[in-house]
Amino acid sequence: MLIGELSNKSGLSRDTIRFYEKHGLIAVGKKERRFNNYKEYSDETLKRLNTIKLIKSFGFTLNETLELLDMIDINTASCDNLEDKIELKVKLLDDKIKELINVRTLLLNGLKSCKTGNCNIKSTDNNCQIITTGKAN
Amino acid sequence: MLIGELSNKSGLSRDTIRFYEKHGLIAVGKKERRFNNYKEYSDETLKRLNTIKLIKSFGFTLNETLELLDMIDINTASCDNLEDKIELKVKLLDDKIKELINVRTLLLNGLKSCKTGNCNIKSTDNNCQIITTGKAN
DNA sequence: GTAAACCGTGGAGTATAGTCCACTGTCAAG
DNA sequence: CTTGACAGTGGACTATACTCCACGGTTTAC
Repeated sequence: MLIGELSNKSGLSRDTIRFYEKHGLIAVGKKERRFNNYKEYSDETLKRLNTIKLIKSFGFTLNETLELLDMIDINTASCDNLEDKIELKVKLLDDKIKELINVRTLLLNGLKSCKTGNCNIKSTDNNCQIITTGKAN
Repeated sequence: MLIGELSNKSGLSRDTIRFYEKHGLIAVGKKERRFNNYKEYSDETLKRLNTIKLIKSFGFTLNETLELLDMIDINTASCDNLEDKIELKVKLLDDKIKELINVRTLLLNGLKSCKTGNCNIKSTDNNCQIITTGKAN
């Protein structure tokens, strides 16, 4: 199939597909060209694009996705070999989640101080003291 | 003080300070130059850098930080005016946190399927079927 | 008097993941 | 035979937040 069809079937834009090609996530050999130089994509490529979408949905970056694809290609993407990568990813997610929850708490505490009058009470201007001084009064 | 001292006191690199200057987060008037064209930074600027660090630590982007600084400058960064911005930020954080937890669950479920043998049982190769087909067998 | 350490400016590069554009070639319909 | 919808390539641009570099001038120490 040509890139337009592949784009429709995969749900990825032509530009994205070409971007993935440029970065080695998918490949089109020189033999898979029509006489007019149009690229002929196989069902395998469509499958590969779906795999890429799946891996990306797990929060892996394109580089990590490329690594995983390489493992699949050389038939070493076994559960055992994936385990470490997955666990590392989960750890990173845990850290990120903790950090976001922390920031969320800080924001809400600041807002609460504002509302309960701990902010601005002794201020000569209108600005929230928490923002301008870093401290609730 | 010169930029080196400001850098030491603020904990921000010279490049970062200059970057902030370039983007209007801090300003040095033409009068605050020494005869040799070196910039003379005030304690106000140091305070401002600390404010920037504080706002950034709340998860605001530099653009948002710039907005908040502008509000402080025109004396309208009151608690009431900040409330909407803070609540919006908290909502965005909530969404992000939910998404990350969801991805985390997906990853761990995938791994679990692998380990309990739902993956690869009927496979003719070594690759994890969850990754290659998007489904646990 | 010269070398190190500092200051200034402008611009390029980093990572991420595309998106868009210009320019050109090809194919099918009317 | 020309118009529109495709196809190809290379390169620029987006956002974010710096970081680094080149090149030049200044100040300080020995």
